[in-house]
Amino acid sequence: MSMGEAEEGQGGGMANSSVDRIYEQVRSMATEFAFKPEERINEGALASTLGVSRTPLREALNRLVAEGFITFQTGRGFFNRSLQPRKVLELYELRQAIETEALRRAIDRADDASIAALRDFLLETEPAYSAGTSAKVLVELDEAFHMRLAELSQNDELVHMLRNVSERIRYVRWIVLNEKRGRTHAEHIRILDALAARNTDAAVTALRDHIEQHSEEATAAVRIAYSQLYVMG
Amino acid sequence: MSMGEAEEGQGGGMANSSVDRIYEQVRSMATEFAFKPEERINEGALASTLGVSRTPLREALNRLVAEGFITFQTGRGFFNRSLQPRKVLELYELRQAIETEALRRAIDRADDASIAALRDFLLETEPAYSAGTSAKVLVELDEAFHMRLAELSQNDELVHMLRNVSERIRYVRWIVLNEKRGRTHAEHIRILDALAARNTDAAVTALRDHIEQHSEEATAAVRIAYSQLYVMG
DNA sequence: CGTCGCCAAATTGTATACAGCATGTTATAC
DNA sequence: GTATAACATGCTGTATACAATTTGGCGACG
Repeated sequence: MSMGEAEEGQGGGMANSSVDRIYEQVRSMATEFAFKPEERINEGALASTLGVSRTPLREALNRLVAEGFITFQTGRGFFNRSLQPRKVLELYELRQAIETEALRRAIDRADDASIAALRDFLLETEPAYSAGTSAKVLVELDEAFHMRLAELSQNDELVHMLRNVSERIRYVRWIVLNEKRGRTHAEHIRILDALAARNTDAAVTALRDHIEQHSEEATAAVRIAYSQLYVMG
Repeated sequence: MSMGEAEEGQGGGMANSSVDRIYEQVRSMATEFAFKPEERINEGALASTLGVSRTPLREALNRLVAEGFITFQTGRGFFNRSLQPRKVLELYELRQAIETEALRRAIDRADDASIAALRDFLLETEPAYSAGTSAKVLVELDEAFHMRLAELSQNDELVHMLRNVSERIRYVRWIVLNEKRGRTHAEHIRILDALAARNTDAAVTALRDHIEQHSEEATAAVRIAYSQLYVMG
């Protein structure tokens, strides 16, 4: 059946079981809405596409249900999550909760060197924000900044949760961020300055406003998302 | 409006399939540390104990991994999560993030009647806090208050996440809350008063302090937890 | 003593089989 | 032409089988 592929090597977070591989692949598909919103996922078809049986596929799908990427109805199967303005706004609020808390902790715990390193990252990547960079790369940079900021909290639970939320709103962010290029970077700088000055109120307010502004565009973005998915897709 | 009644989704208490039943059972076991911290979970043994085959059991276990109740290592199987002071503190911080955000939203969105209803709930259950109630019931009441408070945010993601975090720290809360009987109730009242007055700063500060105080006891509680699990258990 | 290697038993990883619902279709009655 | 009932089909839910891997023990050897 499966011929042994000799690639393993414990170290760096590689996972070589079927379930892990499948899990990553399907999560990507769900993130990019390769399945349309609320579309039913046919286990048999997907399994053979991915070259595995239904057993490991269903295990991966169950993980994704628990993480909010897809939904499940007994007897009917798995469906891609919906894409509704209300749900997106809820996720933006959750993101606000996590990021502002992480920032508070970062102000207490991050050392100056780590903060400086993040500033360097921001300065190095600034050109990409103004030039004609693709939306995909833009979101990657934006996410990287927010993840690294959250990591300064030294709280793995907050980081893990933020990663989850970020992926679930990534599709919308591709649209929102496209408009806001210049501003985004300036706001990131402002947040980091307040953090470096250990000014809790200024930092939290700046971050809160930053996310809030983007979330206000989310509703409009959802509409664009639908047209991309159904017209152009 | 009878909504959400005929659905089978994860929200309600109804669970039709094997996986759902098993999932609930194993989640309870993991919550109460029926498996010791970091203990390996033997699929075959657990499956026959629960009267099902390994297939639906593994699906349930995969959900629990994604929710943080247990962990997984390829080739070695599933393990109960660890119980370390550091991890518990991280969860308390996550809880703070979620609850304070929910409270902010509640101040904007909850109507007076809903707030009054929650106050009634608090007043009705006050006797239980002073009398010689069991720790288990005490935590139930405490969790119920915090969940209902979060629901006033009208944000299902926040509510869902809080439910997850609450279950993961429930075991420690059984210990922490046992000491703090009287104070807990008084602090709940204070939070609710500030909410009713739509005073964001006072409400958020009161809630933040409330959780912070409990989290400070978490470290000591973990030590007690271990002695309960290994000596008395 | 310690540790290295090898074999046996236990355990996990995945495929497959099949029973039981769910869904869609056709036939029939009004 | 609409509605309903019976049927056919496809899909999901779970058990089981077996391959692949890990684990634990035991004896040989340094």
